[in-house]
Amino acid sequence: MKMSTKGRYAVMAMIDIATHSDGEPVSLAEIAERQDISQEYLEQLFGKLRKAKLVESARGPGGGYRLACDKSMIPVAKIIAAVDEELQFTRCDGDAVEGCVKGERCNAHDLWSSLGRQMMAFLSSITLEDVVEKRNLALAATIKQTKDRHPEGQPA
Amino acid sequence: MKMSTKGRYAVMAMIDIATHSDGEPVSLAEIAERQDISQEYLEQLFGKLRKAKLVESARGPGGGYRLACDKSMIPVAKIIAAVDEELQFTRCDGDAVEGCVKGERCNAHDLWSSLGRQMMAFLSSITLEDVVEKRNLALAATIKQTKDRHPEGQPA
DNA sequence: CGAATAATTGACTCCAGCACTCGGGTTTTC
DNA sequence: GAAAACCCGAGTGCTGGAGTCAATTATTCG
Repeated sequence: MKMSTKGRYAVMAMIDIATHSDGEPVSLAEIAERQDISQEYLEQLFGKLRKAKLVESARGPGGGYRLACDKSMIPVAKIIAAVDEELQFTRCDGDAVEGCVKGERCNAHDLWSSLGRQMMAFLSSITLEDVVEKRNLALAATIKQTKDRHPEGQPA
Repeated sequence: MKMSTKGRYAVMAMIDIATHSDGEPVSLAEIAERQDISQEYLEQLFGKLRKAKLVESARGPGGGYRLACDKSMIPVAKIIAAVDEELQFTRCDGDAVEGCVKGERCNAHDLWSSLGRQMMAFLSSITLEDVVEKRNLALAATIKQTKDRHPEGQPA
């Protein structure tokens, strides 16, 4: 269970822009330097970010990228979705039953589907601004816990 | 962002056992048949599940596996952790700063870390019993939403 | 104008790790 | 002692992620 670097890098780059935006566009070279990501790789990612209308480009000297809208309007989920092929974990996610067993819904279907919704809700609730300001991140473990089962027993 | 089949299969198999347990151990052949997973692959997974003390084995004819403790005591998180190399998404997860930029905490560190905790909280709060009984899965999107920002605008 | 700067595009390579298979064991029951 | 199961370590194919490269177009500035 892991996230691709594409998603990670894209978010880092967007944060970078949001942080260093003083009206002027930010060039990929700057971002590459600050975030320690190869510029060529960034080019790939920003192609997608632009198509997703999350950034606007300005060519020529002094050019670069700037956010297409205010950072408070950009949920992290959109950044990741723009860049990452599949945000879903399992084929069980949507309505599709293809990934399931023998054409039927597998016994864990609801679990995965629920997990997917859970994550989407989280990533959608957090905007770029939140991350920059480091707000709303702490509320994390606020899910209604179902109680204190599984008492952390048996050590290896 | 995706989960490996290892984790998925392991959960499916555990559900299978929990569902068909009438005291007698359940053989891998049965599980393989019902869940449509190759028996050889299952053997691999159950090796790990056994080491993690989640199942007990019985050898010889009539043998198989049974849950090491009651299904209400087994959170899904443990099953996945037992079988999956890395449950973490990013190297930013724990305290380690290795994955971050130039030896410092990257600008998105708190985000990933928070996301990780979020998921762990979810998967830890749901037991095998819950999944079998299809309980507590619906409560998913119960995180405190930070409000109704990002108004779903711009269509592709 | 022309040179420098930067985005834009697309094709291409490399390789780790996943998903599985295979072939042998060993233990237990009947 | 034969069959039914678990047990275990190697080995394999290949997809997709991660990153590179080269060539092009657009823009600005002197």
